[in-house]
Amino acid sequence: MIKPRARSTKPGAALLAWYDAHRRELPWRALAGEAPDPYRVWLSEIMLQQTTVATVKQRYAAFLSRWPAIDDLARAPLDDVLAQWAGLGYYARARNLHACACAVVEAYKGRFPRDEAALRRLPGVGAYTAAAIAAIAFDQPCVAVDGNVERVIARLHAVEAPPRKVAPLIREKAAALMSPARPGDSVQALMELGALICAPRTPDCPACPLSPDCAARRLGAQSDYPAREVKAPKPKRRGAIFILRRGDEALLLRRPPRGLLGGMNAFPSTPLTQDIAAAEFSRFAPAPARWRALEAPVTHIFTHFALEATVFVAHTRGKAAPADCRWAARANLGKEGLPTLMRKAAAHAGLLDA
DNA sequence: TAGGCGTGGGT
DNA sequence: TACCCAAGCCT
Repeated sequence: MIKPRARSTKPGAALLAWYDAHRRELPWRALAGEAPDPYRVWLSEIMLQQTTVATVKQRYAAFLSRWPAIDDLARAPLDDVLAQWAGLGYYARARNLHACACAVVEAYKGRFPRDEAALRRLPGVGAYTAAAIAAIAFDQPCVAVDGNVERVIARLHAVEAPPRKVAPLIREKAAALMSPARPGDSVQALMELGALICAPRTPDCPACPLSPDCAARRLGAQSDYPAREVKAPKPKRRGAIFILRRGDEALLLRRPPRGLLGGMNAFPSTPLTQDIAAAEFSRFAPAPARWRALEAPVTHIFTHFALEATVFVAHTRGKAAPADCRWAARANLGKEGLPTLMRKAAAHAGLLDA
């Protein structure tokens, strides 16, 4: 039996001390001792949902510069927000971001509520984000459990079940590490530890302030935690994307209202959530024309399926756009806010740089 | 409640 | 190549 290494401070205090010494400076993070801006905290939390810090770093400044305060964002057309979001994925976030800004302006005069329950009712704000905003922006004793926290706690206590199956336990153990005097820093410290030290693949245990207390490390089994969820196999689907050109200056675009790529500009296509046999492609063309299939298909991996899309190109002289479609100037294609799959198709057809 | 919902980087 | 993973939310 290996005993925990003796220590003179409690784990929560050790965690905070580590955070004070090693915290990153991030564009959305207030400097030590400065008051955070709730709008910036909220904006960053939405962008960071299932998205890496490195990616958000590249995109956050442009958002903040374009819409420096929540009133600016609420006044902006939704289309502008979606175009600015293009390429970031999970586009419901952008629709909810705009809806949330409007809600805060209308219901709260542009000031975010401080209450976790009230935050939780805002569009796009779930259990994690509500707790994170309450703790980080308003220093309230709320426990925000994200993937980092799940991993840290699962290792610290050698939790055998997948974290989502034992959420109350994870939350309770995370709460035990919070310092009542500094809830916001405690929450960020847990996440920072998961991001910098207690990493998914190769945790840097010698540098970890919690290693004397870590059950997984005592077992020498850090990589066994957290327990993996069983996941469904990712199906492969085939489909077609139709790029209709009018003369040399216009392209046909449509906009799926919801669901996959909802709200985003797109070329007409087969229903991408279905596997369509090649023989059926022509049924889904947006207009009769001499459709020519490009040589190799475009491939794209979504969260829950892999797509192999044949890109068809045709020219038309017709002025009228088919139902649900519109003509967009080719010169503006780069500003239309195309999701990545559609950018790939456009690049494949020589209409955009890859 | 489990599945739908993007994307890019790492191994 | 084929996974895994990232400061999740919604229905």
